Amino acid sequence: MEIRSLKTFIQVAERSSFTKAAEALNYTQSTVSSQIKQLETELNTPLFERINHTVTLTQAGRTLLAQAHQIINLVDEARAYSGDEDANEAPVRFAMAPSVCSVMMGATYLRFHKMYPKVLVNISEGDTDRMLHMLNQNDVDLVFLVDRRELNSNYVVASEKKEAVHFVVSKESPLCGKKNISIEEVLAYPFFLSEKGLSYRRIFDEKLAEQNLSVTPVVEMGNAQLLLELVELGDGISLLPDYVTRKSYSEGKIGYLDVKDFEIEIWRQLIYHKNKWVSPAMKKVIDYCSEVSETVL
Amino acid sequence: MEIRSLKTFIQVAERSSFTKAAEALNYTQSTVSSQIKQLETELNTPLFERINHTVTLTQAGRTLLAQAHQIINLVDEARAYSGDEDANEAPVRFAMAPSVCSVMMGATYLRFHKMYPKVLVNISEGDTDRMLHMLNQNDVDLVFLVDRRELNSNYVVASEKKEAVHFVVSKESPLCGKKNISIEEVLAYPFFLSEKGLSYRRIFDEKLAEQNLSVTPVVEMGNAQLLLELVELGDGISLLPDYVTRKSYSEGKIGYLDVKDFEIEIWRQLIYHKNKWVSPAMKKVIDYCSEVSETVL
DNA sequence: ACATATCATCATTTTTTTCAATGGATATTA
DNA sequence: TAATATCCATTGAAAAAAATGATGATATGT
Repeated sequence: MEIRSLKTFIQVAERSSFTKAAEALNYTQSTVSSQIKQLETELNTPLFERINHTVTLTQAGRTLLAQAHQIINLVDEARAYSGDEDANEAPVRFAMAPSVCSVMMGATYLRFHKMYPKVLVNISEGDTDRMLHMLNQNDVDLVFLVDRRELNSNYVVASEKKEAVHFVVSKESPLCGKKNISIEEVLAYPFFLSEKGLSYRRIFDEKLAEQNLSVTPVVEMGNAQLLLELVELGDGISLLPDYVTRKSYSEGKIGYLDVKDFEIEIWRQLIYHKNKWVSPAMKKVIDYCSEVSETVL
Repeated sequence: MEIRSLKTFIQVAERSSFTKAAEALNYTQSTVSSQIKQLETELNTPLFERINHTVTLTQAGRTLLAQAHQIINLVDEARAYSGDEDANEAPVRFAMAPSVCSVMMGATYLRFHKMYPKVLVNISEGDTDRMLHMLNQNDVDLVFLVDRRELNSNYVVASEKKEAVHFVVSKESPLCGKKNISIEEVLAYPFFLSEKGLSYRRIFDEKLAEQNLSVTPVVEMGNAQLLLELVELGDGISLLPDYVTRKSYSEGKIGYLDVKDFEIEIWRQLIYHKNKWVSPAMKKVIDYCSEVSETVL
């Protein structure tokens, strides 16, 4: 039993005529004839009585007519519904690097929620490897990562931005305002850093390793905002990307260190898997994040 | 959108795998692939995300899955239902000659109703021509007619029985018991006959016409039972088939006339149109009437 | 009786579906 | 890390199904 035959059946039933049904459907009469016969064979019962020149539904036909209408209605609904954006509102599963998360998950997110109250966002955090793995497993739709720029070609980069990473200290720190300090000198001070393996912490470690150096922080944690607060109040050094420190810096709460021959830059990248279908909701998230990434962050 | 594709779609969705779905459906994997693609093209949206080796429903796919289930359920129901006798209980539209009707529509019908309480019967009466026309127009399913035997080949004769037609008089009639009376002599008496054109009345008229005779009844009516009662109580003659008079005759309430060279025979025939689909209900009616026609009537 | 309209049937053409084989990409295992 | 498995997409050929066009049988209406 196929939809095509059912549609034909309905036409014949409604017009009490094979010929008229054929005209209505742009078929040949013989096509209608054989489609009905096919149905009758499958159901093993006549659907019409052809007596002289009148075509009348049998009782089985009458039963099928009602059912056919229901079926066709559902099919039409399915066809119409699938294109409907509102119907396709699935939450966007969004993973972010912890530092981005701590910055985004305040006023920025609330503004987005006000703009698109119906778009739901699931947020998880993680390091770069874990987030990429989640993309590969389709456990997550979208990732906002902070790392080196290089990515294999499995991912679409929706937007990216280069960020400087600064050594930050409190205003009271003896290092505050100094220029051209050597990295060795800086390493003598206590460090407050993000966890090993996390984005710029890893980049930092690798860069140190190139010079056969290493660092042992006194505090390790993922939350960039808390690290910043620690720096503000304490006497340690942290290494944080510009978008985290910018505000505090301009408010004069912290100072930057200018370390000689030691520049770190990272990329904030909003990416998704190349085979991903971008749902309307996901599109909204991407657009918003890209804009925020350019202007606010 | 066809049922076939929807079934495939459901399999893929439930197994999260094109290959597994193909195995389950005894298709090739490429067949599954193209059927899904066909659906996606028609709905203009991806239904699955193929990311690495995982197949996941998109939101549109999730929506369609629910709808596809509904559709398939309805289709299965339609398939199962059509063979169901109970579901196909349409009333049997039954036309009878008035004389048969007046005999059948008593205990005989009640007995039938007791046997098959679910079979509904619509009864109408009419003369032979009108009843045949009703069969041709499919206004009626089954006809019990009383007439000459000849019928064109458009009809199936489910059962038939030859019946004698007797001249009947009351026990008190001077004619009662007489033998070998001439038709002319009989015609001098008052007649109670069925309406002009009705079965044996017409045959009677035609037979008279052959001998250039005619009759003008004092009472004309279709109801054979009432005619019989009139004869019993009055002094007229009627012409009634054996199945109407038998009982009264054997109870000694009426007498037959033996008219010289004047034999009338008719056929009771249960017929339907050759293109008719015989529903289960109709079959029951036919079987019952045939049996009754052989034994009781 | 003839023209017209009906549905069924059949041979033929056209379209669709299915298959088998292959390729590209990824994951698994040794 | 290399060999192997498995996955889905693609392609071209084969098979199946659907649609057509012509014809036939039958009934209707003029």
